[in-house]
Amino acid sequence: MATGRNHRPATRSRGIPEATVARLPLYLRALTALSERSVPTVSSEELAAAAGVNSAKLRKDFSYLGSYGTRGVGYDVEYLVYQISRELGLTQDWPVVIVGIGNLGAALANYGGFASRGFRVAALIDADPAMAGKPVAGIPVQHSDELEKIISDNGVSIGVIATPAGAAQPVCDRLVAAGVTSILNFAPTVLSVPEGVDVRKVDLSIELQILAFHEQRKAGDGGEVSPGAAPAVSVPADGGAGAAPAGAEGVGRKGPDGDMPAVMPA
Amino acid sequence: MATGRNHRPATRSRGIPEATVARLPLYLRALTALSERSVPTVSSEELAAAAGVNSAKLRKDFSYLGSYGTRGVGYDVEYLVYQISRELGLTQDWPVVIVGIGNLGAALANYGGFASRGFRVAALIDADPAMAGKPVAGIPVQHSDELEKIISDNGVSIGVIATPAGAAQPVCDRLVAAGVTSILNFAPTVLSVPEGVDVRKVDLSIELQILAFHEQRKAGDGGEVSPGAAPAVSVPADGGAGAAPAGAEGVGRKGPDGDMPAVMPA
DNA sequence: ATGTGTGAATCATTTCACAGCC
DNA sequence: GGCTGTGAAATGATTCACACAT
Repeated sequence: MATGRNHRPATRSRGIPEATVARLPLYLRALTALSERSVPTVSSEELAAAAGVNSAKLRKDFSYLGSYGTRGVGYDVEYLVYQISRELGLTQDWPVVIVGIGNLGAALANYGGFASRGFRVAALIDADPAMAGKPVAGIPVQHSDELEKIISDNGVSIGVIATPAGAAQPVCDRLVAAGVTSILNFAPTVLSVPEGVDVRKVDLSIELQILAFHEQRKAGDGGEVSPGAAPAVSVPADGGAGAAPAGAEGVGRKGPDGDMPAVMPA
Repeated sequence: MATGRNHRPATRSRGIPEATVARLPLYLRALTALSERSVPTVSSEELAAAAGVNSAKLRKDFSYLGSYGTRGVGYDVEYLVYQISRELGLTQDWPVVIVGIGNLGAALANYGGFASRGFRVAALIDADPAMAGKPVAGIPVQHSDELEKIISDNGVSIGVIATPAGAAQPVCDRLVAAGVTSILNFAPTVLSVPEGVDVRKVDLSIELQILAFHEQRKAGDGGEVSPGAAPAVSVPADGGAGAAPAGAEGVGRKGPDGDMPAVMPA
């Protein structure tokens, strides 16, 4: 209270909550869609609906960025797009390398969402010599021997690992040694990295297992919940992904001798 | 803790925190690895390290399941594997359908992690007639006209959407109408579903954007650092939990706060 | 009027620290 | 002695509700 005069809202965005950061891309996507339809302004209510969150949360999130918006009116779409992009660091270009060009790596390389934002696929790298030179998504695959040189020549700081689980840690080590400080890991392994390196993990099977848990609950576990069929559990609308740093998962286990699960043959 | 006394560990555990549920697959994976190496018991400390979390959290998590474990000794690996599997609903078989067999859908179909745990790919569905009959991961792709029949014939309750964004909502609607109550969505769209249907989202570009946010922060001080040079990134913000888990990272200095364009709302 | 911005309240999760059992 | 199990404290995130700017 007693805000006194406020010339500068809180330009000093010290420590934006992790949960908020995780939602910014969601807002950005919704805003981009509005922008394409030339919508000039939105209210927190409308934008929240488009992003799948509730308006109070959205307003609180924006307040951490410094509160751009006009009381009684709403938010200027273009301006917000810019502010959020800047906050996320998308006004600059981020060259990324994708290591492990199997189906998943190829899917990532082809994924339009990368290029459309500040990301640029600087190189595709695979350990299989047979892949070398073969173009995927218009980019020739390079052999992993070149990894260090590629990272260094392109000033890459973000790496995506889409290799089989067994190759993930060695690849990670090389990426980090070459200068990469942020890694998006699709392999079902817990990567260990030195201080200062950020790792985010996307694990397909972990998500399915979480769904199975809820699914099981719906089917009624002969206890308290009615064994019927639709005991309204959990609200769907929300983005879900949330801030959960979720971890690795995978479980694979094929042979008794440590054959690893394969995300992709690489 | 609402638990109070505990006579019946298992069935009694209603309301496991969502954050805990999200970590169970992680523990399960670590335990499975131990099981393969025939390790009979583990301490919370060891298991936590393998899963990339801290031991207090792990013990608290297990306490929600009913606390299997022996003081002064640790946890019986096999027993825990079973209990967690059961809690997650993995002791039963979950037929899943994957809709949208592009690179991503193919990667998912080939993903070993599915089959190895209670999940079974019951069918691959694609809207492209040219794909029909073509085998992917040994399973023939079926045309989407068959969607409803497939869901119903196989008793599928979990669906995976790997279609382009534009097709996601219509596919979702059909899945739900046909009886699917849990959806794993890879398309970059907010799906709207009726009450009682669970949706989890995996979004590749959102993860990258979150990384970019943190990456930007690291480059705080004197401008861009050339990766080729000296990465010497710094100050450990907090020793914290051993093996760096994904997620929060030390903040460090406030980054740039540019105010480039002069676009202003109102 | 209208809808943002934000303290304060509520709810969830993590961490601490130690009692209790092996 | 060692290690689990768990109240209690601390921290973090969400929701409420309303003052206030436009």
